[in-house]
Amino acid sequence: MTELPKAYEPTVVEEKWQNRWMSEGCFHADPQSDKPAYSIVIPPPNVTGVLHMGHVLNNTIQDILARRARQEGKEVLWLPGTDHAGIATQARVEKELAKENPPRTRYDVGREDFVKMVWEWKEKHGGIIIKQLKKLGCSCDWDRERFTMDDVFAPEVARAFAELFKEGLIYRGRRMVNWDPVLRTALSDEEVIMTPSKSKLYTIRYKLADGSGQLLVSTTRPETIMADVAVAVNPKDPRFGHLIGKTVIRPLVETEIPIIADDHVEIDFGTGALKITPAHDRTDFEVGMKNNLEIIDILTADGHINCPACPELHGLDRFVARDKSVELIEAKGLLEKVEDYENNVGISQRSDVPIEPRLSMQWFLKYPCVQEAADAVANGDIVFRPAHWGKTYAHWLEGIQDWCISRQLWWGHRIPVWYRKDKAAELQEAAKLDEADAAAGDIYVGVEPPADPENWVQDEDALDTWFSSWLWPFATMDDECRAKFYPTSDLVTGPDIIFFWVARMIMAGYRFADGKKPFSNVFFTSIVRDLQGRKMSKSLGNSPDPLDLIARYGADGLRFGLMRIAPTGTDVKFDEKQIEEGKNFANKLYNAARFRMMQGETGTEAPKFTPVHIDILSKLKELHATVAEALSKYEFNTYTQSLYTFFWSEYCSLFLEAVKNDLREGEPAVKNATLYTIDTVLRHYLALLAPIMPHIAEELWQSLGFAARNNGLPLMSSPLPCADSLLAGLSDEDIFKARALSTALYETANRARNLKAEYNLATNKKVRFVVKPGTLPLSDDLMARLALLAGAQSATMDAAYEAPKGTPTALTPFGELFLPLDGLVDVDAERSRIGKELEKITKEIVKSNAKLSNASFVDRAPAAVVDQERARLAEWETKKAQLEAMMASLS
RNA sequence: GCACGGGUAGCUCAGUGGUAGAGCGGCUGUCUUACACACAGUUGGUCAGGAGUUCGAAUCUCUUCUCGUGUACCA
Repeated sequence: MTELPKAYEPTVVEEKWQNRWMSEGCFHADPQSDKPAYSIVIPPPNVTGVLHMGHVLNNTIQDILARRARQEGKEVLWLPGTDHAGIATQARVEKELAKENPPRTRYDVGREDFVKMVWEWKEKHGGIIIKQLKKLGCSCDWDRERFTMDDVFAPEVARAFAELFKEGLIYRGRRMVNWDPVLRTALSDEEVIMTPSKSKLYTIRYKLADGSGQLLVSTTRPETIMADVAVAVNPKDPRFGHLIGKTVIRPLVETEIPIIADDHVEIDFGTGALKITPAHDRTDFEVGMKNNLEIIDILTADGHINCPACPELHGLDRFVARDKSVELIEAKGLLEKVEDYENNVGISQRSDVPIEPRLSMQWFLKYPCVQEAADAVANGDIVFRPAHWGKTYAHWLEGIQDWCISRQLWWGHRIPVWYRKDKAAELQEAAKLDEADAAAGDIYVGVEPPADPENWVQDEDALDTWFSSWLWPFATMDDECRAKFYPTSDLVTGPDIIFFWVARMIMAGYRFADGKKPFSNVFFTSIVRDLQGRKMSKSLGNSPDPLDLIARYGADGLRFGLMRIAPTGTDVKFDEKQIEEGKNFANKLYNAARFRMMQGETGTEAPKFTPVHIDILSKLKELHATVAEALSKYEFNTYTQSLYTFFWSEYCSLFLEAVKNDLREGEPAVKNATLYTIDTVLRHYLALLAPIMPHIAEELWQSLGFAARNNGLPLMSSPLPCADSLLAGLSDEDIFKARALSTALYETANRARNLKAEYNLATNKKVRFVVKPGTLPLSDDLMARLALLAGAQSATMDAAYEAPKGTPTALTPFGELFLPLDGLVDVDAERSRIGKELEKITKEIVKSNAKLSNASFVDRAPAAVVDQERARLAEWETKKAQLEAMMASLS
């Protein structure tokens, strides 16, 4: 007998197999293979990132898909890598600089040296997450790991830029953008989060220049009054028609500004008059352009007031200046009122501060292939799961705006545009630059720097990180790889990046990869929340550390526990209890295998199968089908749940408990059948389990000797055992009969246990049962198993049994079941028990009768349903008669 | 405002027209020779409220409430 510890210890086992798989190249994808291809590209985590629960969910799903595809005989590429994450990574290194003594900024270091420092940081600390993904057991082809700024990827980014520029889709212009005053860079619309905020609405008196009165103007931003160039009213507003064309005095840095008419002003809102500040508001900018108004910019890049004409405010932070400006206005007696007000403020996703609408010179992209991208999802060429994300996607594409792709950062892909040195200053200020300027030879756009670099100056800006990520599915592959594995099969990602990444990848795919879609299916995962339903975040401290969870529960336990509760289509509330269950399940598996190992080899006699053997093998066959269907429909919780129920309930609690005696004292032929069945179930089951719990499946596969029987092939590299071979020699009728008998056995055993419990007999109390058989063909085999399952000394058939008065009994599928207690029954307690049961049954009978006497039910419901109801009623009535007889026998 | 997704047992979730389910938790027993990370039993639900369709509704329709997400915005 093998001596093994009683509890499963995942840590050592998991690391062992991760190393073995990698050293044996099990994850390697061969582009030369004849097998059909299956491919996934990982959503590249930030190179600064550490593993969080979202990654665990996401990558476990990908791993399940990849491992299952390998078992199905496909050549699998799961391509890993990391994203350079411009802002996050640059900020990370800037933080290090700030910690120095004396503290430094990137400007102190200079661009070239700073970028060098970031690379050094990346080499040293970056990519921790890759190691963490390995600990989770991810079967990525690690030899193909890519980085969005590596030598293979970076040129593709520049090439994409150059092509789109040439096509006229990329241009440079001075436009209103979302400006982050902390990071001092432009951001895309997607990086701005509109957040309801409590603020104040100030109503201010703008005096008419001719002294004939005043105009009340409401604003939330009094600190920008110095930049007002007009006040606008709606031309249809009867209150103000006569004022249009007059002028008012701007309350700060006093000067006359015109009252203009513009449809944009809502008559009903506030006072009906709107101050126009083109430099600091998007819609005001448009109004300004329409009316040819001046643009007065009074904010610096880092959000301070730049207005020497107003010395009280000049140099102040924008929020300090807000309060101060109100004081100034109040001092002038121009403040009408202040009200609490809730409005939406755009907050920078990156730095968490309110963004500033700011006029600046940036690069923009008109998205390519928008129509193809929209059609692909609409017509099912690319399938979204859950499908409702298609609506969100379509809606975004409909209202799509040009993408601001330039960032005032140093870490990232520098914009591959060079200006002719002698005209550089002039070109930098040009209102618009596009392919015409390149044709004229004034600017150069290309993957390689110009041949005579001394005559050129490169653009200072870097590209938005997503401008590289959108190329990920194909730019990560070389030609050979692409020929085999592109388009990829599945993409697994969170719905939070549907616009940032998914939509843009689809467009890039059609534009750059021979018009081919980048993937066929997109599976949007749930978002992992805490038990209060809050998103997990560092600042809330509600995000458990997956590595800690792995240390305590094992990677398999974590994977299984999380997948079991991850619903499709909604968010998942994370509960550590679930992970504990995953670990417990691993322990259950381990012990079930250990049990097998204690039994020794199968003998040579021809196995003799009994109903319970056939039953479990048939359920195993069903499990094959359930798993296949669940995975093909991406229903991972169904997959996980069916694995759990089969093993714990069907196999361990029912089957194993029913056959234990075969192993101890059964006749050799039955013992062989049992050992054969156990081995078959375990072998198939471990293969079905392997995609989600790869480590323990592999470990048990080895220790149970399945690998040895298969030329030492690890489970990882073995094809899925064929379900058709199960029960090959048996007819459907044989199987049906065996299952019916087994079901009856298990149900009878339950009743028997209930009886024992009702009479307060301990589970292990060795009682005897007598069965007065009904219609089922019972056998000694079944009776022996019943005794074992019910924890009884014996269970015997006796058609002529005369139960002593008051003998506990129950109606079972086997017939009448008696538990002779030799006069130990408390008659009163028994009577009350039976009374309660009778009450319950009578209610059911009344309900059932009512239903069956309803003519419309009998006429219109399907016959099968009506028959079912009749059978049910008959059963209740038999039981009732029996209970009444028992009751009578008690008195 | 508009759109989408939820609301089922104390908790986390299954369940898309035919007797309301699982796991955990609670409560009772049991260290029964694979597993106390276990076993056996048991307790928990007007399926958010209302109306409708139907012989029959957790399930389909409408509506209200409520939570969440996305999106558009007027200072």
